[in-house]
Amino acid sequence: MGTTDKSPASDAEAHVRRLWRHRGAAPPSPRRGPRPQLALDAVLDAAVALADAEGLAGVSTRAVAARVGVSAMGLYPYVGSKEQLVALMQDHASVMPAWDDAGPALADDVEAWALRLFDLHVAHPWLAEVPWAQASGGPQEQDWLERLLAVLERHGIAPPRRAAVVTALYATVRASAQTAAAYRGMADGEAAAWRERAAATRRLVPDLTERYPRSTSLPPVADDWREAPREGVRQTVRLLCRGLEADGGA
Amino acid sequence: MGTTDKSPASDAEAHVRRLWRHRGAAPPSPRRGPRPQLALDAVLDAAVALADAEGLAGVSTRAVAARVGVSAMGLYPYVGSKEQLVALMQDHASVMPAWDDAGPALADDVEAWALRLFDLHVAHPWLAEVPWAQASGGPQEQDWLERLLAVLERHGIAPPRRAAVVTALYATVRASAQTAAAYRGMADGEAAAWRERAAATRRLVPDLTERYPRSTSLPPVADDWREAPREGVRQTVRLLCRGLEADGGA
DNA sequence: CGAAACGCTATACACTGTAAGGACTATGGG
DNA sequence: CCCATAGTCCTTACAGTGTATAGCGTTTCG
Repeated sequence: MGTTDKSPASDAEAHVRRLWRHRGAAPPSPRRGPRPQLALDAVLDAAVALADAEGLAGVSTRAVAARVGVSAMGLYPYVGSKEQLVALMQDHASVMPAWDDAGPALADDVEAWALRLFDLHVAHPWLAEVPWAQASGGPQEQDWLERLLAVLERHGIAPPRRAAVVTALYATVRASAQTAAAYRGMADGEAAAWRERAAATRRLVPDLTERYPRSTSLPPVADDWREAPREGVRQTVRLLCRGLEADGGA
Repeated sequence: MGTTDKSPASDAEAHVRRLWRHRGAAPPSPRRGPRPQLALDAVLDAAVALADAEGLAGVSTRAVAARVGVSAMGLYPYVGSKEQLVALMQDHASVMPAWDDAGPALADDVEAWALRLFDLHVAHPWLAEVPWAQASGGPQEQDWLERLLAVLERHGIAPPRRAAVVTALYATVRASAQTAAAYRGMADGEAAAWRERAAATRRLVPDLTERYPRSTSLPPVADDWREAPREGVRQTVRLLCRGLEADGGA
């Protein structure tokens, strides 16, 4: 019987082997047939570069195939499918840098983690485009999570209280990174369209400022707007940590 | 000269008119040509029902056109474009329910807001699929924001401290709703694929539990997992509010 | 040395959003 | 009143997507 069937089981297994190929899992393809003319890391480099430049929408199988000098279908032995490709891209782009913490204050350690994750998402804005639910499940993602859990543990946060903090932190970092990316793209015509809509709304809805006094009078993007999302992450971290320290263990 | 050009300005204007059609903005199309055989609200009802059933990916122009008994292109006079269609859908599905707050505790009022927004996102899981940055800009969205800001104001949270809380709350609610939706879809074959991947990872990466002791020993989804995301939202709200009350005004 | 498994290409299919052009219809200005 | 105009709605068509399939050529195993 053929050992290379396309059963969902072996498909999932091949994907996991590729994901964890640098952490002790052997990549698939038991030596047979012609030598692969590409390396998976090269493919992912190309795909990530493409996503950095044009967003996730610019990553089509044909586009990255062309970039590595291969026809569209030639990619499939390397990445399995489009969905698995973006999972591999996520992991490939999510390498966790090294830094010291073990400081006395919880807030400082959490802030260090959060700001580094934020910077990663700003460097690769498409990371926040891929839905929260379908995380890659790869090693780098696991590194980040484990690191945060270690910080919480070291500062004596009880296990049942950790989940909420983890969710809040990931969610806030991702959302802030997305607005930062939106700010960054404000030079394009995209900004003009946005301003156009805002102006039209004010023009066409007469009682807008009376009906929404608070939301329409929000600071209309101050001078330091480029740094605002990053600063927002810092504030949220401090808020959360202050909340954690406010009660002993409820 | 023709007044109905496709200039970006009038395109944006038509879109805003449609978005705010129930709040004093006149919808486009000054009486000319044959009477429209559809109502925009009917179109949006169909589109929202489709998204509820099959997710945002199931919403194609042809699919919703077929559902309202019209050819694919027949939709365009009503919705403008696909992007504008999903903006209209967002707003159409985001009607804010009525409830009383004005309680003495900040946490209770914020929790009421957050849980209602959470329930909305659980009822329409695709709401969390549409990227954070491209909010609809519609009236219902504005309602939600204004309401939260009113709560914060009434409890004396200073304006510069509001932005971070707002971001954290929206982000957490959306993320929690997405995991809730993922749990909900756990009966399908999607769950089997997920379990398959997890099993493969444990099998193929030998030192997984030693390398990631904390993240691999997380509670493997307890009995009350259906309610876990909602409970997580409540915990996060209390955490944030405790943090807000812990300092007078830093 | 076959033969089976693989890398890679080319072709093809179903599906997407929407541009283009035509048939028909109600309305505004003359 | 009449007709140009601005609408709705149709069919057709195009560029682009992910990927199934078939074939060719190459490498390694039995």
